[in-house]
Amino acid sequence: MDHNMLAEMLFPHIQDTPADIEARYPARKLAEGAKVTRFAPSPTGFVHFGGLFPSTVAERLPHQSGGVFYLRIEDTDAKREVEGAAEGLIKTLATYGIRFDEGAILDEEGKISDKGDYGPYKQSMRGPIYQTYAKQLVREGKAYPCFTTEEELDELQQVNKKEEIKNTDWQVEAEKRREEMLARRQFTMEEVKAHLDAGHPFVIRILAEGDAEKKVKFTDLVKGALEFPENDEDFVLLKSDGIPTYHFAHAVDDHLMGTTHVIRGEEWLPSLPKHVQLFSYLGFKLPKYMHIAQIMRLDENGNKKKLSKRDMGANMDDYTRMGYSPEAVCEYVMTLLNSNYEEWHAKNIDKPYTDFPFNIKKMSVSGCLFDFNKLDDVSKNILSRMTAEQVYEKLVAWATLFDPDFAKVLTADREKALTILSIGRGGKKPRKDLCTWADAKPYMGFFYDEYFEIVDPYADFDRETIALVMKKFLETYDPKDEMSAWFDKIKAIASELGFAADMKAYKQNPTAYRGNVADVSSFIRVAVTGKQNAPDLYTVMQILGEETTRARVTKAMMAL
RNA sequence: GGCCCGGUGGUCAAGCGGCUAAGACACCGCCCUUUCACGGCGGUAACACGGGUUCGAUUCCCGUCCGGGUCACCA
Repeated sequence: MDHNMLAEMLFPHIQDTPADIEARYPARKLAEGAKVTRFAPSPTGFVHFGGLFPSTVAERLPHQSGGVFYLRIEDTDAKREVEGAAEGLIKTLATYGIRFDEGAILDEEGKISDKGDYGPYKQSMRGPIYQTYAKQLVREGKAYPCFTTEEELDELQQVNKKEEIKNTDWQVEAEKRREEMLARRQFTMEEVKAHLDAGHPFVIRILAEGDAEKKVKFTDLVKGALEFPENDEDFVLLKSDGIPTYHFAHAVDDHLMGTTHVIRGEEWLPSLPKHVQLFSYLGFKLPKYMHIAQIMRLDENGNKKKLSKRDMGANMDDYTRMGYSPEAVCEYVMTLLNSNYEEWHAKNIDKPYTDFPFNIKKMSVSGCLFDFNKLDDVSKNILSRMTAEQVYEKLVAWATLFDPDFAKVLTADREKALTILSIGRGGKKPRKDLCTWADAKPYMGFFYDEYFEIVDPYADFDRETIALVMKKFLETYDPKDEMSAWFDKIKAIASELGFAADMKAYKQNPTAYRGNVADVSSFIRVAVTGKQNAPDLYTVMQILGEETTRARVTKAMMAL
């Protein structure tokens, strides 16, 4: 077999040699220790939580080491490509602080264009490059054409049809298929020529010389020492449309683009032997690998499952819609990524998470469950530490998109909104009322007549007493009172009507009273805020002003 | 089924041969308190199982079990 001639027959249009290409992709000039990573999505949908996870790592590492973080679009499967998906991915990533130095990024007009010297960064644009290397492998007898059609393959592969897995004798089937495929390595020039002349499509397969009985040793930066059987599968390098499979594109691109660390989900672990073999065939230096544990969710049987699209909480845009601020999501991701993040954060409370020295060694080896409780806690803390202005701006931005009416109310009187949002804010122990922006309206809506309504019932007392409390309140209420004077008046009303003004006294002998001052307060609170629970009533009244306060109490009293 | 990865409380997790097995979230209780929120204090709750190795295993080795992933001209 003349491999040179075979290569020419298969790739007559490729005249470059690998050396020509190498010359166009010189090694990057970076400082010692600088890491080069990439995020390489296929444009088939939105970013989901499982994708944000590794991409956060991929962003941190180079940006912490003076390296380069680039975006490569793996659009090698035209069938699955979704219009506009790539643009969407980039935008979503950007809101979560994932920004690229290089690659297929958005220009001013919001269109994808290349930035950097190692492009093109869309794999569909790199056909000739892959073909050059494929041709070289054919020339060296390390790859060969395969004319077996997809239909024929389907028949051989019945084993892999998911539903039949349990009923099929895998061992036998797999062996049969393997022999069948191995037989197709044998061909003559004449046969190839006949196929080519007839215009039959072909794929290029690697000629795998691995021995599954032997093991390849390997060290993953997060998983540690690993051992796999050598690859003995003639996997496809180039599809019949001349576009590479993931495996081949990974080897060629990460080599040419100078990736130092390949960061990807652990579902790639099983194909590692293929990649090791490929890099070796191609004479490329193997990059360092980091296989990141997957985020899991609980299925209906209580078992963990890989979090995938469609799952609740998968689509990052859902978090935006739910009103989670990106900072909260990022911080939550950090707590999952590095177990010592929280400890660091406690000591560096005002520093952004980007100041945290991310450490590969601290990464978890096993997959974790997505925990909304934890996210909520992180989120509350972040929101509670923001200034009223920050909260206002972000809240308005969110409401403008998802609750325009509320946005109008908020912007109609900025000062009022700021005053409300300032309640219990600042200082060492701020209130934590807000977890998402969507919590704002239920929390503060009652301050606005547009949203005010009595939603909680009055305590279980006779209506006359409640009305009497309100009447007396109206008689004594003076907005100029200091807080203590104001509350003394409430206490006085309580005593007058047989309620305990002093909680300690009440607790010692509850039967001696009709109730206590807390009950009395709650009558007024419900009248003024519509709710049993609200921030400090005195403060609320100060914000509402005398007129509104009196109007609400009067109305409530009349309604009883 | 083969191959691979993993297995400390409900969740995230410290631990890296000797500890009463941290901490955070959640949950429960108490305190503070006119409600809520905040805060303080306390509590329930874990090394999957069985063999080794060792003076001593959560930690090292093997097996079992359980969970996950993967076995395409998808990535």
